[in-house]
Amino acid sequence: MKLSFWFLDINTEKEDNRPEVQIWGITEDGKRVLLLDRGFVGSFFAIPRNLSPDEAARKISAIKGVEKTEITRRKHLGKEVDVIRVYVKDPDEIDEVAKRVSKMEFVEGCYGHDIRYSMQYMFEKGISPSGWFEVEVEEEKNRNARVDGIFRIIGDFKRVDKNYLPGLRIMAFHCVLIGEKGSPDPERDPVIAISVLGDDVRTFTGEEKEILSSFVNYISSFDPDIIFSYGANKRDWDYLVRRAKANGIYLDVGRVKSEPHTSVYGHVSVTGRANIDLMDFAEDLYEVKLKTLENVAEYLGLGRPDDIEEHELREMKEKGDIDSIAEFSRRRVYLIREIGDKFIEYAVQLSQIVGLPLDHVASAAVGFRVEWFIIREALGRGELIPQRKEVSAETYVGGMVLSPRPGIHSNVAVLDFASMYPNIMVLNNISPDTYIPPDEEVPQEECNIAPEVGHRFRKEPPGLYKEILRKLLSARKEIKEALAKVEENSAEHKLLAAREKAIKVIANATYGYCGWIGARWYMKPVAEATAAWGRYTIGKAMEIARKMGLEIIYGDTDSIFVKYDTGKVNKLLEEIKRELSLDIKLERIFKRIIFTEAKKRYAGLLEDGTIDVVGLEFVRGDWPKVARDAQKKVIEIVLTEENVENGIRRAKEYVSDLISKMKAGEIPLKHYIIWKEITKSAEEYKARAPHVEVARIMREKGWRVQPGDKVGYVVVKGSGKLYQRSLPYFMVSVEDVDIEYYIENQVIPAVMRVLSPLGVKELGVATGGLADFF
DNA sequence: GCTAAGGAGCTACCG
DNA sequence: ACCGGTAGCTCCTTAGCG
Repeated sequence: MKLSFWFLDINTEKEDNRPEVQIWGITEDGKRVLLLDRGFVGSFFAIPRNLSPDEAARKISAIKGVEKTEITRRKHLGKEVDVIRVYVKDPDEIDEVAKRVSKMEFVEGCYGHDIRYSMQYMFEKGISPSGWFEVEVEEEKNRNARVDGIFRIIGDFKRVDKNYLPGLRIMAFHCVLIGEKGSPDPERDPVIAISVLGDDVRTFTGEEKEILSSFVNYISSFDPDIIFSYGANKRDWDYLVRRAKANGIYLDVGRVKSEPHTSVYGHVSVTGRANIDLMDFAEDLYEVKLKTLENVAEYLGLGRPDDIEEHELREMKEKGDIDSIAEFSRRRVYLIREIGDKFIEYAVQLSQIVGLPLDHVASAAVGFRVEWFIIREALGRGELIPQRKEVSAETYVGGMVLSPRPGIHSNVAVLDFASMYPNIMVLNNISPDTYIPPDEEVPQEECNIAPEVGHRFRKEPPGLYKEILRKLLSARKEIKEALAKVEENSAEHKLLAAREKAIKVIANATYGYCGWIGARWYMKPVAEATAAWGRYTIGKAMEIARKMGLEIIYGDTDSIFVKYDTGKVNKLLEEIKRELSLDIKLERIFKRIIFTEAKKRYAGLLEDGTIDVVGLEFVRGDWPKVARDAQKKVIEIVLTEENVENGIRRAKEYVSDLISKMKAGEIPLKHYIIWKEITKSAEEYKARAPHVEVARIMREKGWRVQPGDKVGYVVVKGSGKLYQRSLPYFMVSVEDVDIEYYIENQVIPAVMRVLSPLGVKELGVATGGLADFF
C-alpha cells in the first residue's frame, strides 16, 4: 500500500543486532505512524592513489566489516575522481573500518564515514524532515509502538508537494524545582510540581512519585508530537530522569518504551516526538539580555508574569503554600506554549531548509545548521563530504570600520549593501572548490583575484558556495515579492516570513562558516578574500560618494552614513550599483544622530519618531538598569529637543534629579544589579574580577554556576577593590548599595557618553563625590 | 614610596 | 562550537619621579 505522511522525526536502533531506521510520521488524516527500514547499508568513500581502482577495491573488500565495494566517480573539491564506495553493514563499525582503510598505503583519504547513519539514509533516499512524502509500505504486525500504525518501507520515497503542516499535537511543560539551599540538586531536592499543557492544563503537586507518574501518564495519554519546554535540555529532563529513578519510576515518555536521552548538540531526544527547548530559539533574541522565560515572554509581547525569586519559592514551599507554587508554574506553562507558537513556524522552515529533524535543528548551533545545508547541496553535486580537520586558528583581516565624525548631525542617510558578503561570494565565485592554490598556474583572465590579499578563484565553473548562495538569495527574493502580495497576519504570510528569515540566517552565516576552523569546508583564503572584497567594495562606494560631494559621517563593513541629499544619494546608489554590480539600498534616514569618538556606537532619531541606540551602554546587558535608563532618557531628550542647548539643560536637570533619588534610596535594588556571564571554569580565570568573585561566593552557598551562566551582582559600600565588595544581588539590600560608585562610575559615564559629543564638559550637578566637597 | 601610564584580561557589542 | 573589529571597564605591573 502507499502511505503519505509528514516527516516528524528519524532515529536508528538495533533490533536483533541489525540496524533499523525508524521514521515517525503523521498522515493527512491525523494517524501517527512508524515506518521501519532494515534494508539500508551505510557506506563511505575512499580515494585510491598509485593503484588502480579495481585493485584497491579488491583489497578493501577483504577488510573485516566490509559488506561490499563498488567503483564510482565523485568530485573532490570540484575535481572528478575515481572513488571506491565501501559499504559497511554495521553502522557502529563504519568509523573503525574507515580508519583501517585510511591507513592503507594506496588510500589517499576517506570521506563520508562521519555522517550519521540516519543522515546517510535521508540523503540516499532523497528525503528530509518536516515535509510530506509518499512511500510504498507493508504493514508490520509483530512490533509494538505507541502509534496508530507500523509499516515496513518497501519502495522508494516520493516528495509530495504540500505546503502546510498536519494537525500537530503540541504540549508544553514546566517544572518547579527548589533547592534546599542554592541550586536544586537532583540527589537531594525532590520535584515540587510539574505543569503540563496539552488540550487542557494540569498541575501535578504533592507526592513526588505521584507527580512524576502523572507526568508520564499525561504524555502517554495526550501523545504529543511536539513537546515544548524552556531550559529542559540543560536542566529539567536530566533532573526528572534522575528523580524518577530515585522513586523507582521509569520516565517513559517516548513513542516506544524509552527515557529521554542525550543526543547530538546537547540535545535531549524523546523517541518519536520532537522535544523542543525554546531557550535555544531565545538565544537568537539578542535584544533580550537576560534570557529568562519572563523576559523572553515580555519581549515577544505575551505579557510578563510576576517575578518570583528563588527564595520566594523556597518560602512558599516551607510554608506549604502549594497553591501559590501551582499558580506560578501554571502561568509559566501557558507562556512556554505561547512562546512555542511564536517559533514553531520558523523552526519548521529551518528544519526543511537545513534538513535536520525539527528537534535537532532547534538545538544545533548556527555553524552546524549551515553545514548540514551545505552537505545536502554538495551531495547533490556529487561532491565528497570533507572530514573535519584539526587545524590551528589563523586570523585574517575582516571588515572596514570608519571613525565617525563626532557630534550631533541632522538628516543622515544610511546606505546598506544588501547581503554584501553572500553577494560578493556569488559575484566572484569564491568557494573552496574554485580556489586556486598559489603554486598552480592559471591564466589571469580565467581568475577573479581578490584585492589586497591576492587569492585567486576560477571564474568557471560555478563553485559550491556560488550555487548555494545564488539559490538562497533568489529564493529569498521570490519570497519577499510573494510576501508583498499576501495579506499580513494571514497563515500564508506567517509561513513565508518564517521561511524568509530561515533563509536569511543561513545565507548570512555562510561567510562566517567558511572562516570557522571547525567547518568541514574551512578555508582561510575563502574567508579572507571575501572580507578583502568587502573592504574594497565599501571603500569604492565611499570614494564615489566623496566625488559627488557627499559628506561621509560613518561606515561599518557594508554600510555608509552620509549627509542626506535626495538627488545626490539617488545618483550615488545608481552609480554604485553600476560600478560594483552589487545592490545597495537607502536603508533609513536619521533626522538627528549623535556619534561619539568611538566606532560602533551611536544613537539616532528616525523619521517615524523611534530612537535607535547602537552599541552604547543602553543596549549593553552588563550595565545596571539605573545607568541604562538614565542614558536612554538623556538620548531621548537631546534627540527630540529641537534646540540643543535646551536639550542639554533638560538632560542635566533630569540627571540631577535622578542622583537625588538615588541618594534618597528611592531607586529599587534591582536597578543596581550588574549581570555578567561566567565564560569559563573558575581555574581558567587569570584575573580577579567582580563577577568571578561573586560566582565563587555563590558556589560556596550551594549554587551551581557554570560557564554560560550569568551572575547578577551589586557593588556595596566598603573599602578595597571592586571584586572585594561585590555581592550576589540576593544577598544585598538597598541600604548596602555603594550609591557613590553607581553615580560616579555608572550613571555619569553613561550620560556623559551622550552629552560630551555635544560639548558638555561636566554635569554641574551635585554628585556627592569629592568634587562637591571642594 | 607614590602615581600615572599602559598593558592584560575580560565581556559584550556591531555588522 | 560562524567571523573579525571594537569599546571600555577593572586589575595589575612598571616607568618615572626625585
